[in-house]
Amino acid sequence: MGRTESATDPRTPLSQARVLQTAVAFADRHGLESLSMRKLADELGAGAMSLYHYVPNKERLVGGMVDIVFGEIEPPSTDDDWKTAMRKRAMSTRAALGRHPWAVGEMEGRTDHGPANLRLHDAVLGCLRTAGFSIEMTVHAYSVQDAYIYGFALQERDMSSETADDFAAEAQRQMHAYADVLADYPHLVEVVGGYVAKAGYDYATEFLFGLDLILDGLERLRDG
Amino acid sequence: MGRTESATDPRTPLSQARVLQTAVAFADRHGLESLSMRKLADELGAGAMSLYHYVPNKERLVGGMVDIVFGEIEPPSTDDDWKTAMRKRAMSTRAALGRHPWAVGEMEGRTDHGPANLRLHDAVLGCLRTAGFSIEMTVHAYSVQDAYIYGFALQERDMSSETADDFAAEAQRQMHAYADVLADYPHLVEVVGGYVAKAGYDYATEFLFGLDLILDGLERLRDG
DNA sequence: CAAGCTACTCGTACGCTGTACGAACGCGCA
DNA sequence: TGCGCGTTCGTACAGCGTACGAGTAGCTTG
Repeated sequence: MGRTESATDPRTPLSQARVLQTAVAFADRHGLESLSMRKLADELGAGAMSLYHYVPNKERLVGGMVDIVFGEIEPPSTDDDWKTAMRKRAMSTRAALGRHPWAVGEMEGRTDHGPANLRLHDAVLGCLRTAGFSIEMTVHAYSVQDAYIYGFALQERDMSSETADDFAAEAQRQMHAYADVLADYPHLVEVVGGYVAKAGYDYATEFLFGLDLILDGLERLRDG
Repeated sequence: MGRTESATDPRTPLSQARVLQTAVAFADRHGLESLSMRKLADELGAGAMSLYHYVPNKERLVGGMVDIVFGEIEPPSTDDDWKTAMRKRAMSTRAALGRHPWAVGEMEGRTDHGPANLRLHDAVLGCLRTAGFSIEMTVHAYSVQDAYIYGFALQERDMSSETADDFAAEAQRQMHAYADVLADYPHLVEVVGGYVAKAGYDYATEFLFGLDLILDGLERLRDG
Protein backbone atom coordinates (compact mmCIF):
# COMPACT_ATOMS: atom_id res chain seq x y z
CA MET A 1 0.00 0.00 0.00
CA GLY A 2 2.98 2.23 -0.39
CA ARG A 3 2.06 4.16 -3.51
CA THR A 4 -0.82 5.69 -5.46
CA GLU A 5 -3.31 5.60 -2.66
CA SER A 6 -4.62 9.08 -3.48
CA ALA A 7 -8.30 9.05 -2.57
CA THR A 8 -9.64 11.01 -5.54
CA ASP A 9 -8.29 10.61 -9.03
CA PRO A 10 -8.39 13.57 -11.42
CA ARG A 11 -9.17 11.30 -14.43
CA THR A 12 -8.68 14.21 -16.89
CA PRO A 13 -5.57 16.27 -16.24
CA LEU A 14 -5.81 19.74 -14.78
CA SER A 15 -5.92 22.66 -17.21
CA GLN A 16 -6.92 26.27 -17.08
CA ALA A 17 -10.14 25.58 -18.96
CA ARG A 18 -11.09 22.77 -16.60
CA VAL A 19 -10.32 24.91 -13.55
CA LEU A 20 -12.46 27.76 -14.87
CA GLN A 21 -15.37 25.55 -15.93
CA THR A 22 -15.41 23.76 -12.61
CA ALA A 23 -15.30 27.09 -10.79
CA VAL A 24 -18.27 28.36 -12.79
CA ALA A 25 -20.26 25.22 -12.06
CA PHE A 26 -19.41 25.48 -8.37
CA ALA A 27 -20.43 29.15 -8.20
CA ASP A 28 -23.68 28.33 -10.01
CA ARG A 29 -24.51 25.79 -7.34
CA HIS A 30 -23.21 27.46 -4.18
CA GLY A 31 -22.65 31.13 -4.97
CA LEU A 32 -19.45 33.05 -5.50
CA GLU A 33 -19.00 33.90 -1.84
CA SER A 34 -18.65 30.26 -0.89
CA LEU A 35 -16.21 29.46 -3.68
CA SER A 36 -12.82 29.01 -2.07
CA MET A 37 -9.56 27.81 -3.55
CA ARG A 38 -9.60 24.81 -1.26
CA LYS A 39 -13.14 23.74 -2.14
CA LEU A 40 -12.48 24.24 -5.83
CA ALA A 41 -9.33 22.13 -5.56
CA ASP A 42 -11.30 19.39 -3.77
CA GLU A 43 -13.84 19.48 -6.58
CA LEU A 44 -10.99 18.88 -9.02
CA GLY A 45 -9.37 16.18 -6.91
CA ALA A 46 -6.26 18.29 -6.44
CA GLY A 47 -4.42 20.19 -3.74
CA ALA A 48 -5.31 23.82 -3.19
CA MET A 49 -1.93 25.15 -4.26
CA SER A 50 -2.00 23.28 -7.56
CA LEU A 51 -4.56 25.75 -8.84
CA TYR A 52 -1.99 28.51 -8.77
CA HIS A 53 -0.24 26.98 -11.75
CA TYR A 54 -3.29 27.73 -13.90
CA VAL A 55 -4.45 30.98 -12.38
CA PRO A 56 -2.26 33.63 -10.71
CA ASN A 57 -4.75 34.48 -7.94
CA LYS A 58 -8.40 34.36 -7.07
CA GLU A 59 -9.16 37.73 -8.62
CA ARG A 60 -8.00 36.54 -12.01
CA LEU A 61 -9.82 33.26 -11.53
CA VAL A 62 -13.05 35.21 -11.24
CA GLY A 63 -12.02 37.25 -14.27
CA GLY A 64 -11.74 34.06 -16.28
CA MET A 65 -15.09 32.83 -14.99
CA VAL A 66 -16.69 36.11 -16.04
CA ASP A 67 -15.39 35.74 -19.57
CA ILE A 68 -17.04 32.33 -19.76
CA VAL A 69 -20.33 34.07 -18.98
CA PHE A 70 -19.63 36.70 -21.64
CA GLY A 71 -19.08 33.83 -24.02
CA GLU A 72 -22.60 32.58 -23.39
CA ILE A 73 -24.14 35.88 -24.49
CA GLU A 74 -25.30 35.76 -28.09
CA PRO A 75 -23.80 38.72 -29.97
CA PRO A 76 -26.26 40.77 -32.06
CA SER A 77 -26.77 39.17 -35.46
CA THR A 78 -26.15 41.25 -38.57
CA ASP A 79 -29.19 39.63 -40.16
CA ASP A 80 -31.64 41.34 -37.83
CA ASP A 81 -32.52 45.01 -37.90
CA TRP A 82 -30.79 46.84 -35.07
CA LYS A 83 -33.77 46.89 -32.74
CA THR A 84 -34.45 43.17 -32.80
CA ALA A 85 -30.72 42.50 -32.67
CA MET A 86 -30.35 44.62 -29.55
CA ARG A 87 -33.48 43.13 -28.06
CA LYS A 88 -32.14 39.63 -28.54
CA ARG A 89 -28.75 40.36 -27.10
CA ALA A 90 -30.40 42.01 -24.05
CA MET A 91 -32.53 38.93 -23.50
CA SER A 92 -29.53 36.71 -24.02
CA THR A 93 -27.58 38.72 -21.45
CA ARG A 94 -30.39 38.46 -18.94
CA ALA A 95 -30.60 34.72 -19.57
CA ALA A 96 -26.85 34.23 -19.05
CA LEU A 97 -26.94 36.23 -15.83
CA GLY A 98 -29.92 34.19 -14.71
CA ARG A 99 -27.87 31.03 -15.12
CA HIS A 100 -24.90 32.63 -13.35
CA PRO A 101 -26.28 35.09 -10.79
CA TRP A 102 -22.93 35.34 -9.05
CA ALA A 103 -21.59 37.16 -12.13
CA VAL A 104 -23.93 40.11 -11.87
CA GLY A 105 -21.72 42.54 -9.98
CA GLU A 106 -18.61 41.31 -11.74
CA MET A 107 -19.20 41.87 -15.44
CA GLU A 108 -18.25 45.49 -15.74
CA GLY A 109 -15.14 47.39 -14.83
CA ARG A 110 -12.69 44.50 -14.82
CA THR A 111 -9.33 45.52 -16.23
CA ASP A 112 -8.69 42.04 -17.62
CA HIS A 113 -11.09 41.95 -20.54
CA GLY A 114 -11.31 38.45 -21.91
CA PRO A 115 -11.76 37.68 -25.61
CA ALA A 116 -15.50 36.98 -25.29
CA ASN A 117 -15.96 40.33 -23.58
CA LEU A 118 -14.15 42.21 -26.36
CA ARG A 119 -15.98 40.30 -29.07
CA LEU A 120 -19.39 41.11 -27.63
CA HIS A 121 -18.63 44.78 -27.06
CA ASP A 122 -17.34 45.11 -30.59
CA ALA A 123 -20.40 43.43 -32.04
CA VAL A 124 -22.80 45.69 -30.14
CA LEU A 125 -20.97 48.84 -31.18
CA GLY A 126 -20.92 47.57 -34.74
CA CYS A 127 -24.64 46.92 -34.70
CA LEU A 128 -25.43 50.43 -33.56
CA ARG A 129 -23.00 52.13 -35.94
CA THR A 130 -24.29 50.13 -38.89
CA ALA A 131 -27.84 51.10 -37.93
CA GLY A 132 -26.91 54.71 -38.48
CA PHE A 133 -26.27 55.96 -34.97
CA SER A 134 -23.61 58.63 -34.73
CA ILE A 135 -20.59 57.83 -32.62
CA GLU A 136 -21.82 60.02 -29.78
CA MET A 137 -25.27 58.50 -29.94
CA THR A 138 -23.79 55.02 -30.05
CA VAL A 139 -22.04 55.69 -26.76
CA HIS A 140 -25.25 57.02 -25.24
CA ALA A 141 -27.27 54.10 -26.55
CA TYR A 142 -24.80 51.55 -25.25
CA SER A 143 -24.68 53.22 -21.88
CA VAL A 144 -28.45 53.28 -21.27
CA GLN A 145 -28.96 49.75 -22.42
CA ASP A 146 -26.22 48.24 -20.33
CA ALA A 147 -27.09 50.25 -17.26
CA TYR A 148 -30.64 48.98 -17.57
CA ILE A 149 -29.75 45.38 -18.34
CA TYR A 150 -27.24 45.02 -15.54
CA GLY A 151 -29.40 47.00 -13.12
CA PHE A 152 -32.35 44.76 -13.84
CA ALA A 153 -30.19 41.68 -13.39
CA LEU A 154 -29.06 43.07 -10.06
CA GLN A 155 -32.64 43.51 -8.87
CA GLU A 156 -33.57 40.09 -10.13
CA ARG A 157 -30.66 38.46 -8.35
CA ASP A 158 -31.30 40.29 -5.10
CA MET A 159 -35.03 39.78 -4.94
CA SER A 160 -34.52 36.17 -5.85
CA SER A 161 -38.10 34.95 -5.95
CA GLU A 162 -38.29 32.80 -9.05
CA THR A 163 -41.89 33.02 -10.21
CA ALA A 164 -44.62 35.64 -10.00
CA ASP A 165 -46.41 33.51 -7.42
CA ASP A 166 -43.28 33.19 -5.30
CA PHE A 167 -42.95 36.92 -5.53
CA ALA A 168 -46.52 37.51 -4.43
CA ALA A 169 -46.06 35.15 -1.50
CA GLU A 170 -42.87 36.89 -0.49
CA ALA A 171 -44.57 40.29 -0.73
CA GLN A 172 -47.34 39.04 1.53
CA ARG A 173 -44.84 37.73 4.04
CA GLN A 174 -43.08 41.09 4.07
CA MET A 175 -46.33 42.98 4.54
CA HIS A 176 -47.07 40.87 7.58
CA ALA A 177 -43.57 41.34 8.97
CA TYR A 178 -43.94 45.10 8.79
CA ALA A 179 -47.61 45.19 9.81
CA ASP A 180 -47.00 47.40 12.83
CA VAL A 181 -45.44 50.27 10.88
CA LEU A 182 -47.45 50.08 7.67
CA ALA A 183 -49.79 52.85 8.77
CA ASP A 184 -46.98 55.27 7.98
CA TYR A 185 -46.59 54.00 4.43
CA PRO A 186 -49.98 54.15 2.70
CA HIS A 187 -48.68 53.84 -0.85
CA LEU A 188 -46.60 50.81 0.02
CA VAL A 189 -49.80 49.28 1.35
CA GLU A 190 -51.75 50.20 -1.76
CA VAL A 191 -49.25 49.08 -4.37
CA VAL A 192 -47.38 46.26 -2.70
CA GLY A 193 -50.06 45.03 -0.32
CA GLY A 194 -52.99 45.64 -2.66
CA TYR A 195 -51.50 44.67 -5.98
CA VAL A 196 -48.10 42.99 -6.00
CA ALA A 197 -48.95 40.63 -3.16
CA LYS A 198 -51.83 39.39 -5.31
CA ALA A 199 -50.74 39.68 -8.94
CA GLY A 200 -47.07 39.03 -8.31
CA TYR A 201 -44.31 40.31 -10.50
CA ASP A 202 -43.25 38.66 -13.69
CA TYR A 203 -39.60 39.38 -14.33
CA ALA A 204 -39.67 38.61 -18.04
CA THR A 205 -42.62 40.93 -18.72
CA GLU A 206 -41.14 43.64 -16.55
CA PHE A 207 -37.77 43.37 -18.25
CA LEU A 208 -39.24 43.68 -21.72
CA PHE A 209 -41.38 46.64 -20.71
CA GLY A 210 -38.34 48.68 -19.76
CA LEU A 211 -36.22 47.37 -22.59
CA ASP A 212 -38.75 48.31 -25.26
CA LEU A 213 -39.31 51.67 -23.67
CA ILE A 214 -35.59 52.34 -23.99
CA LEU A 215 -35.25 50.95 -27.52
CA ASP A 216 -38.25 52.96 -28.72
CA GLY A 217 -36.74 56.07 -27.19
CA LEU A 218 -33.46 55.41 -28.95
CA GLU A 219 -35.18 54.88 -32.26
CA ARG A 220 -36.92 58.22 -31.97
CA LEU A 221 -33.63 59.92 -31.20
CA ARG A 222 -31.91 58.30 -34.12
CA ASP A 223 -34.66 59.23 -36.57
CA GLY A 224 -35.61 62.63 -35.23
CA MET B 1 0.42 51.01 36.50
CA GLY B 2 -2.16 48.46 37.52
CA ARG B 3 -5.31 50.02 36.15
CA THR B 4 -6.79 52.13 33.35
CA GLU B 5 -3.84 51.86 31.02
CA SER B 6 -6.05 51.33 27.98
CA ALA B 7 -4.27 52.91 25.03
CA THR B 8 -7.28 54.48 23.30
CA ASP B 9 -10.14 56.16 25.10
CA PRO B 10 -13.57 56.08 23.49
CA ARG B 11 -14.38 59.66 24.60
CA THR B 12 -18.04 59.27 23.57
CA PRO B 13 -19.63 55.98 24.63
CA LEU B 14 -20.40 53.27 22.13
CA SER B 15 -23.88 53.18 20.63
CA GLN B 16 -25.51 51.57 17.63
CA ALA B 17 -25.61 54.88 15.80
CA ARG B 18 -21.92 55.54 16.43
CA VAL B 19 -21.00 52.02 15.32
CA LEU B 20 -22.98 52.41 12.10
CA GLN B 21 -21.69 55.89 11.31
CA THR B 22 -18.10 54.88 11.93
CA ALA B 23 -18.57 51.83 9.74
CA VAL B 24 -19.97 53.98 6.92
CA ALA B 25 -17.06 56.41 7.19
CA PHE B 26 -14.60 53.53 7.18
CA ALA B 27 -16.19 51.91 4.12
CA ASP B 28 -16.19 55.28 2.34
CA ARG B 29 -12.44 55.54 2.88
CA HIS B 30 -11.31 51.96 2.43
CA GLY B 31 -14.13 50.04 0.75
CA LEU B 32 -16.54 47.51 2.14
CA GLU B 33 -14.28 44.54 1.46
CA SER B 34 -11.65 45.84 3.83
CA LEU B 35 -14.10 46.64 6.61
CA SER B 36 -13.64 44.03 9.31
CA MET B 37 -15.10 43.80 12.77
CA ARG B 38 -11.63 44.10 14.28
CA LYS B 39 -10.66 47.20 12.31
CA LEU B 40 -14.01 48.82 13.00
CA ALA B 41 -13.56 48.12 16.70
CA ASP B 42 -10.07 49.64 16.61
CA GLU B 43 -11.52 52.74 14.95
CA LEU B 44 -13.93 52.99 17.87
CA GLY B 45 -11.29 52.32 20.51
CA ALA B 46 -13.03 49.12 21.57
CA GLY B 47 -12.53 45.37 21.46
CA ALA B 48 -13.87 43.48 18.48
CA MET B 49 -16.46 41.55 20.46
CA SER B 50 -17.94 44.68 21.98
CA LEU B 51 -19.55 45.49 18.66
CA TYR B 52 -21.80 42.48 18.98
CA HIS B 53 -23.77 44.25 21.66
CA TYR B 54 -24.94 46.79 19.11
CA VAL B 55 -25.22 44.64 16.02
CA PRO B 56 -26.05 40.93 15.89
CA ASN B 57 -23.61 40.12 13.06
CA LYS B 58 -21.79 41.66 10.14
CA GLU B 59 -24.65 41.11 7.72
CA ARG B 60 -26.96 43.25 9.83
CA LEU B 61 -24.22 45.80 10.35
CA VAL B 62 -24.12 46.29 6.58
CA GLY B 63 -27.92 46.44 6.57
CA GLY B 64 -27.77 49.33 9.02
CA MET B 65 -25.11 51.06 6.97
CA VAL B 66 -27.28 50.74 3.88
CA ASP B 67 -30.21 52.40 5.60
CA ILE B 68 -27.97 55.36 6.42
CA VAL B 69 -27.35 55.70 2.69
CA PHE B 70 -31.09 55.46 2.00
CA GLY B 71 -31.50 58.25 4.52
CA GLU B 72 -29.28 60.50 2.43
CA ILE B 73 -31.51 60.16 -0.63
CA GLU B 74 -33.90 63.06 -0.96
CA PRO B 75 -37.46 61.71 -1.35
CA PRO B 76 -39.48 63.20 -4.23
CA SER B 77 -41.09 66.47 -3.21
CA THR B 78 -44.86 66.87 -3.58
CA ASP B 79 -44.28 70.44 -4.73
CA ASP B 80 -42.68 69.39 -7.99
CA ASP B 81 -44.50 67.83 -10.92
CA TRP B 82 -43.82 64.11 -11.08
CA LYS B 83 -41.16 64.31 -13.74
CA THR B 84 -38.95 66.81 -11.98
CA ALA B 85 -39.59 65.06 -8.69
CA MET B 86 -38.45 61.73 -10.12
CA ARG B 87 -35.55 63.40 -11.86
CA LYS B 88 -34.37 64.93 -8.60
CA ARG B 89 -34.67 61.76 -6.61
CA ALA B 90 -32.72 59.88 -9.30
CA MET B 91 -29.94 62.45 -9.15
CA SER B 92 -30.02 62.36 -5.38
CA THR B 93 -29.71 58.57 -5.46
CA ARG B 94 -26.78 58.74 -7.83
CA ALA B 95 -25.13 61.36 -5.61
CA ALA B 96 -25.56 59.25 -2.48
CA LEU B 97 -24.15 56.19 -4.20
CA GLY B 98 -21.27 58.30 -5.44
CA ARG B 99 -20.43 59.22 -1.85
CA HIS B 100 -20.82 55.59 -0.77
CA PRO B 101 -19.78 53.40 -3.69
CA TRP B 102 -19.57 50.33 -1.47
CA ALA B 103 -23.37 50.47 -1.12
CA VAL B 104 -24.10 49.92 -4.80
CA GLY B 105 -24.61 46.17 -4.81
CA GLU B 106 -26.23 46.23 -1.39
CA MET B 107 -29.25 48.51 -1.68
CA GLU B 108 -31.76 46.10 -3.11
CA GLY B 109 -33.06 42.79 -1.98
CA ARG B 110 -32.17 43.02 1.69
CA THR B 111 -34.81 41.50 3.87
CA ASP B 112 -34.15 43.94 6.70
CA HIS B 113 -35.69 47.11 5.27
CA GLY B 114 -34.73 50.07 7.43
CA PRO B 115 -37.07 53.00 8.06
CA ALA B 116 -35.33 55.27 5.55
CA ASN B 117 -35.73 52.57 2.91
CA LEU B 118 -39.46 52.21 3.54
CA ARG B 119 -39.96 55.97 3.67
CA LEU B 120 -38.27 56.50 0.32
CA HIS B 121 -40.10 53.66 -1.42
CA ASP B 122 -43.42 54.93 -0.13
CA ALA B 123 -42.70 58.45 -1.30
CA VAL B 124 -41.74 57.33 -4.81
CA LEU B 125 -44.85 55.18 -5.16
CA GLY B 126 -46.94 58.06 -3.86
CA CYS B 127 -45.44 60.45 -6.37
CA LEU B 128 -46.27 58.19 -9.30
CA ARG B 129 -49.78 57.35 -8.13
CA THR B 130 -50.59 61.03 -7.50
CA ALA B 131 -49.31 61.82 -10.99
CA GLY B 132 -52.03 59.59 -12.39
CA PHE B 133 -50.15 56.39 -13.14
CA SER B 134 -52.23 53.28 -12.75
CA ILE B 135 -51.05 50.75 -10.20
CA GLU B 136 -49.69 48.47 -12.88
CA MET B 137 -47.94 51.32 -14.62
CA THR B 138 -46.54 52.53 -11.31
CA VAL B 139 -44.88 49.17 -10.81
CA HIS B 140 -43.48 49.26 -14.34
CA ALA B 141 -42.26 52.82 -13.94
CA TYR B 142 -40.60 52.11 -10.63
CA SER B 143 -38.94 49.03 -12.02
CA VAL B 144 -37.36 50.70 -15.07
CA GLN B 145 -36.15 53.68 -13.16
CA ASP B 146 -34.50 51.74 -10.37
CA ALA B 147 -32.95 49.21 -12.69
CA TYR B 148 -31.45 52.07 -14.65
CA ILE B 149 -30.32 54.09 -11.64
CA TYR B 150 -28.67 51.18 -9.85
CA GLY B 151 -27.26 49.79 -13.05
CA PHE B 152 -25.70 53.11 -13.91
CA ALA B 153 -24.29 53.40 -10.41
CA LEU B 154 -22.80 49.95 -10.83
CA GLN B 155 -21.05 50.94 -14.05
CA GLU B 156 -19.86 54.17 -12.49
CA ARG B 157 -18.44 52.40 -9.49
CA ASP B 158 -16.72 49.73 -11.53
CA MET B 159 -15.21 51.97 -14.17
CA SER B 160 -14.07 54.27 -11.41
CA SER B 161 -12.41 57.03 -13.43
CA GLU B 162 -13.59 60.26 -11.84
CA THR B 163 -13.54 62.83 -14.61
CA ALA B 164 -14.00 62.72 -18.37
CA ASP B 165 -10.26 63.34 -18.82
CA ASP B 166 -9.38 60.49 -16.46
CA PHE B 167 -11.71 58.34 -18.45
CA ALA B 168 -10.12 59.31 -21.74
CA ALA B 169 -6.66 58.61 -20.35
CA GLU B 170 -7.78 55.22 -19.06
CA ALA B 171 -9.35 54.40 -22.43
CA GLN B 172 -6.07 55.25 -24.15
CA ARG B 173 -4.14 53.06 -21.74
CA GLN B 174 -6.51 50.17 -22.44
CA MET B 175 -6.21 50.62 -26.19
CA HIS B 176 -2.45 50.35 -25.87
CA ALA B 177 -2.70 47.33 -23.62
CA TYR B 178 -4.80 45.51 -26.20
CA ALA B 179 -2.95 46.87 -29.24
CA ASP B 180 -1.99 43.43 -30.53
CA VAL B 181 -5.57 42.13 -30.81
CA LEU B 182 -7.37 45.31 -31.84
CA ALA B 183 -7.33 44.37 -35.49
CA ASP B 184 -10.12 41.91 -34.68
CA TYR B 185 -12.31 44.60 -33.11
CA PRO B 186 -12.73 47.44 -35.61
CA HIS B 187 -15.73 49.06 -33.91
CA LEU B 188 -14.00 49.09 -30.57
CA VAL B 189 -11.16 50.92 -32.28
CA GLU B 190 -13.49 53.39 -33.94
CA VAL B 191 -15.68 54.22 -30.96
CA VAL B 192 -13.37 53.75 -28.00
CA GLY B 193 -10.04 54.49 -29.67
CA GLY B 194 -11.30 57.19 -32.00
CA TYR B 195 -13.80 58.95 -29.79
CA VAL B 196 -13.90 58.02 -26.10
CA ALA B 197 -10.14 58.09 -25.72
CA LYS B 198 -10.26 61.71 -26.92
CA ALA B 199 -13.55 63.17 -25.74
CA GLY B 200 -13.80 61.12 -22.57
CA TYR B 201 -17.06 60.21 -20.93
CA ASP B 202 -18.96 62.52 -18.67
CA TYR B 203 -20.95 60.48 -16.19
CA ALA B 204 -23.39 63.23 -15.27
CA THR B 205 -24.32 63.96 -18.89
CA GLU B 206 -24.56 60.28 -19.69
CA PHE B 207 -26.74 59.60 -16.67
CA LEU B 208 -29.18 62.36 -17.54
CA PHE B 209 -29.40 61.25 -21.16
CA GLY B 210 -30.69 57.84 -20.17
CA LEU B 211 -32.80 59.14 -17.34
CA ASP B 212 -34.64 61.64 -19.52
CA LEU B 213 -35.09 59.06 -22.22
CA ILE B 214 -36.83 56.84 -19.69
CA LEU B 215 -38.90 59.59 -18.10
CA ASP B 216 -40.05 60.85 -21.51
CA GLY B 217 -41.03 57.34 -22.44
CA LEU B 218 -43.03 56.95 -19.24
CA GLU B 219 -44.79 60.25 -19.82
CA ARG B 220 -45.88 59.13 -23.25
CA LEU B 221 -47.23 55.89 -21.86
CA ARG B 222 -49.14 57.67 -19.13
CA ASP B 223 -50.70 60.14 -21.52
CA GLY B 224 -51.22 57.93 -24.55
C1' DC C 1 -24.67 49.15 53.60
C1' DA C 2 -24.88 44.62 51.30
C1' DA C 3 -26.54 41.66 47.70
C1' DG C 4 -27.88 40.77 43.47
C1' DC C 5 -29.03 41.83 38.82
C1' DT C 6 -28.25 43.87 34.42
C1' DA C 7 -25.70 45.94 30.76
C1' DC C 8 -21.68 46.04 28.79
C1' DT C 9 -16.65 44.81 27.62
C1' DC C 10 -13.51 41.84 25.67
C1' DG C 11 -9.63 37.79 25.90
C1' DT C 12 -9.34 33.56 23.98
C1' DA C 13 -10.23 30.15 20.69
C1' DC C 14 -12.07 27.70 16.44
C1' DG C 15 -12.58 27.00 11.79
C1' DC C 16 -12.26 29.23 7.75
C1' DT C 17 -9.88 32.22 4.09
C1' DG C 18 -5.93 33.57 0.26
C1' DT C 19 -1.50 32.53 -0.78
C1' DA C 20 4.10 32.58 -0.02
C1' DC C 21 7.58 29.27 0.26
C1' DG C 22 10.01 25.42 -0.85
C1' DA C 23 10.31 20.40 -1.10
C1' DA C 24 9.08 16.47 -3.90
C1' DC C 25 8.17 14.02 -8.11
C1' DG C 26 8.11 12.35 -13.11
C1' DC C 27 9.64 13.03 -17.58
C1' DG C 28 12.52 14.15 -21.74
C1' DC C 29 17.11 15.11 -23.14
C1' DA C 30 22.34 15.30 -22.85
C1' DT D 1 23.52 8.58 -15.48
C1' DG D 2 22.21 12.84 -14.35
C1' DC D 3 20.18 17.33 -15.05
C1' DG D 4 16.51 20.60 -15.62
C1' DC D 5 11.80 21.72 -15.97
C1' DG D 6 6.87 21.49 -15.51
C1' DT D 7 3.78 20.27 -12.11
C1' DT D 8 2.01 19.00 -7.52
C1' DC D 9 1.11 20.17 -2.95
C1' DG D 10 2.30 20.09 2.52
C1' DT D 11 3.09 23.47 5.65
C1' DA D 12 2.66 27.86 7.52
C1' DC D 13 1.08 32.65 8.36
C1' DA D 14 -1.85 36.48 8.82
C1' DG D 15 -6.36 37.73 8.78
C1' DC D 16 -11.45 36.83 8.95
C1' DG D 17 -16.42 36.25 11.57
C1' DT D 18 -17.94 35.04 15.78
C1' DA D 19 -19.13 31.45 19.99
C1' DC D 20 -18.21 31.25 24.70
C1' DG D 21 -17.64 32.75 29.08
C1' DA D 22 -15.17 35.57 32.46
C1' DG D 23 -14.86 40.04 34.17
C1' DT D 24 -16.61 44.70 35.77
C1' DA D 25 -19.25 48.77 36.78
C1' DG D 26 -23.52 50.75 38.21
C1' DC D 27 -28.33 50.59 39.73
C1' DT D 28 -32.09 48.46 42.34
C1' DT D 29 -33.89 46.35 46.25
C1' DG D 30 -33.74 44.52 50.98
